[in-house]
Amino acid sequence: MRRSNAQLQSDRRAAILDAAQRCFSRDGFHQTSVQQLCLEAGMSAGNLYRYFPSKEAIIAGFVERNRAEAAQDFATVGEAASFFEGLGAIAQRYLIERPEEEVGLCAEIMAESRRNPEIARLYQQLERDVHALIVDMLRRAAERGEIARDVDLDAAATMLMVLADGMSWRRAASPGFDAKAVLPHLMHMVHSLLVHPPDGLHPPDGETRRAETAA
Amino acid sequence: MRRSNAQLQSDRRAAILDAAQRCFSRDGFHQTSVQQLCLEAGMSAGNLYRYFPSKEAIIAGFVERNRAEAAQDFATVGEAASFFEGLGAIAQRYLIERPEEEVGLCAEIMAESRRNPEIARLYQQLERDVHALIVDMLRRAAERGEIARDVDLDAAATMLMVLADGMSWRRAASPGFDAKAVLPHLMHMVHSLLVHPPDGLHPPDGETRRAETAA
DNA sequence: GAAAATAGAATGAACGTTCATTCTCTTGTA
DNA sequence: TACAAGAGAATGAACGTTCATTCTATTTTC
Repeated sequence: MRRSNAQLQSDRRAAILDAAQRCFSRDGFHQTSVQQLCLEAGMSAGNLYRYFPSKEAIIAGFVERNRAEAAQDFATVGEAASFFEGLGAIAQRYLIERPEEEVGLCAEIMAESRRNPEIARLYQQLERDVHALIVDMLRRAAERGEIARDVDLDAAATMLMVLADGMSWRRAASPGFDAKAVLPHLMHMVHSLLVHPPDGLHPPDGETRRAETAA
Repeated sequence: MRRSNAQLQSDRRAAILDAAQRCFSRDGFHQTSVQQLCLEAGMSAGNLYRYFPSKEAIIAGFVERNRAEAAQDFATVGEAASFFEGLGAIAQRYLIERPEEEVGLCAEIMAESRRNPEIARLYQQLERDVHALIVDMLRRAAERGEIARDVDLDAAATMLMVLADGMSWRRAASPGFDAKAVLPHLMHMVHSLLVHPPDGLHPPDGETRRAETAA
């Protein structure tokens, strides 16, 4: 008697997600029809529904896959020799080298999470995970003296995520954006955030120090 | 013979855009049906089509309205006494006080511009306009000596937009995000970007200067 | 009373999903 | 080894619904 093949199931699910990534990133979730998706995946509609209970479940499938990948990336890349070296590698990987398609899909997920509660739940969990990973990374760096000891770890991690989001969006939305060119400026800002952080919570002494120091 | 009432036309268009803003921000472009839109606007479908030739034209209508508003905001707020004061006011206005609904709509527009060529065209024009306004603002500040004279105006303006995008997205996507709390950190980074910019284009001297200075 | 303004039913295409059916493989039995 | 039984894998047409848009009739306003 024939038995259910677990490997095949998993392969098919992955293949569907791959096809969906191409479709969704190109056309968006709600403008991609299930028929288009089937065409891209080389599979009939009926069969596709054997692997995912609904179109929405495919969307949710991404967020979970992305989470697994992000966690692994941080774990491996975070093992660099020095903190800023590791950070640079992550930046290179996530802000420069990540393919257009993934950036687009990420944009799509974020937009979707604003209105779909299930996606929102998954996406926010991913965010919390990434935030925790960054805080850990910063804590280790602070303990080793590579960044200031009085850095507000939580706020700093949030700022790094703000920067990453901003870079992603610029890449996704404006074709002329040269991520590589602005990266040094970004790293400069990050450096000042982590190595020379603002004292306490009051804003930096904007008016007193003037531009004479540079030039 | 009765003549078409231009004022009424303009009012109706504005009312439709207002209703659409609520709908689109809540449900997204493609999950908002024309019927829902009519309900929200208190208007029949047939009548709505007298004011916009298609649903897509309504989406496009936003980007143009936003552009007009952004330009005006920059023009008026940019007239502050000092540069950092003006920048703070813009940040307060755009990153903290902007209503959730507008942030959501902006997210929607950005996502849509990735795949709809007409929206992309309009959105990228808006971006270029804003970029030019920021560069002007920075140039005036550099001339007055409020920021370093050797700042790469173009890259700095781009970085400010990256930061703004990042903040907007964090607001839109994660409900626990406290924009007000991270703003001082952001301003600190901006200060270092503009007042103590990186020398030339090589990355900051990450490893040499250590955290001993702070603590 | 004529045209602008509005309403609401009508239209056909496209959607996500289901279902009866067929194909393909594994396995128990002779 | 040969083969039929049986179940997983896959198909693609069909379903009811919803969509953006158009058409026709009615009301309002000058």
